[in-house]
Amino acid sequence: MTSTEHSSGPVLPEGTRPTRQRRAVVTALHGFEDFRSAQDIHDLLRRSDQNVGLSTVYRTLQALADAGEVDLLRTEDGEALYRRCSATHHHHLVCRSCGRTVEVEGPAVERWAEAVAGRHGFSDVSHSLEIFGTCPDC
Amino acid sequence: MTSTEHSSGPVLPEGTRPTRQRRAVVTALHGFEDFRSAQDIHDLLRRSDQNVGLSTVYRTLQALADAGEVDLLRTEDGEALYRRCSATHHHHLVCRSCGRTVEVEGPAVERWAEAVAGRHGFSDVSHSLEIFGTCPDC
DNA sequence: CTCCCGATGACAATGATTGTCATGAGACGG
DNA sequence: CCGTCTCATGACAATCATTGTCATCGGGAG
Repeated sequence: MTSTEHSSGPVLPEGTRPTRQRRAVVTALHGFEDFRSAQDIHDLLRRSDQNVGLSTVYRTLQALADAGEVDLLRTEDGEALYRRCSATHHHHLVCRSCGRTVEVEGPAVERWAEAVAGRHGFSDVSHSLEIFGTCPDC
Repeated sequence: MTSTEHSSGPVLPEGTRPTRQRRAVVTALHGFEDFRSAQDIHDLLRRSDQNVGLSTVYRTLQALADAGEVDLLRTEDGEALYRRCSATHHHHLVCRSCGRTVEVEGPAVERWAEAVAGRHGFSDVSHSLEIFGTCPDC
């Protein structure tokens, strides 16, 4: 999809109640550009007097990730990090030292992954792709 | 494939002592094709009467991964999996339920990643790409 | 307004991974 | 072969992100 509007940010998934807590998490996601852990976001909320239980933060972030409303990536030591993202499917170019992140798209890669998986009879295909490097400022 | 010999398998990193335990881990890595967790490998050794402490298994696998002697990947829920790997750069198509793994190559993807990174001024580029799906047998 | 059912949160539980530290065993000079 | 020095080991505890539990809460349909 080549739509031009993709900066509305994360939205609560359908069929869920727009509670104070979920709104708070969604709002918090607008406060930063880089990837943060669930615990970071929990602290963030706590500091801005938004009291949201840690479990709820985890549940909300998972729901958002499942709905494709936020990006989820794993650090090298397996910790889950979240970040608001544009609506289209994309990957990330991440700076190893400063964490700066650039969203990149690669329709050809998507097709390639699908094709490779299909060729081997795999179904229900997903993929993860991150590019790491050192950004010009570092 | 530019190299015909790539089955020598993992080798103990330089500067480490070739102890019975480390040799056992390295040998165990030859016993399977798919990705296994450190705990799986620990069980494997235990069943073949090779008693190696769990900490040692973890330490050895980490050392091997650091030295590039084994592939390390993270499942979608963050668990670390290890596997001996061929010498050439490649990616993996992994079955979500049985763990069956197919090594795949994608020269085009490599070039794409390099190009994208370069376009944004990033240097010292690496990338991670895994494809997940359900294999025909599952 | 009331009731129902999903949502919440304090807390416990899980589970992979890492730290600790006393003991064990390679390597090497003598 | 022997002592010794140092790194490696392993049983165990500790950590820490994440998930489960369950009594309670509150959104919103009727």
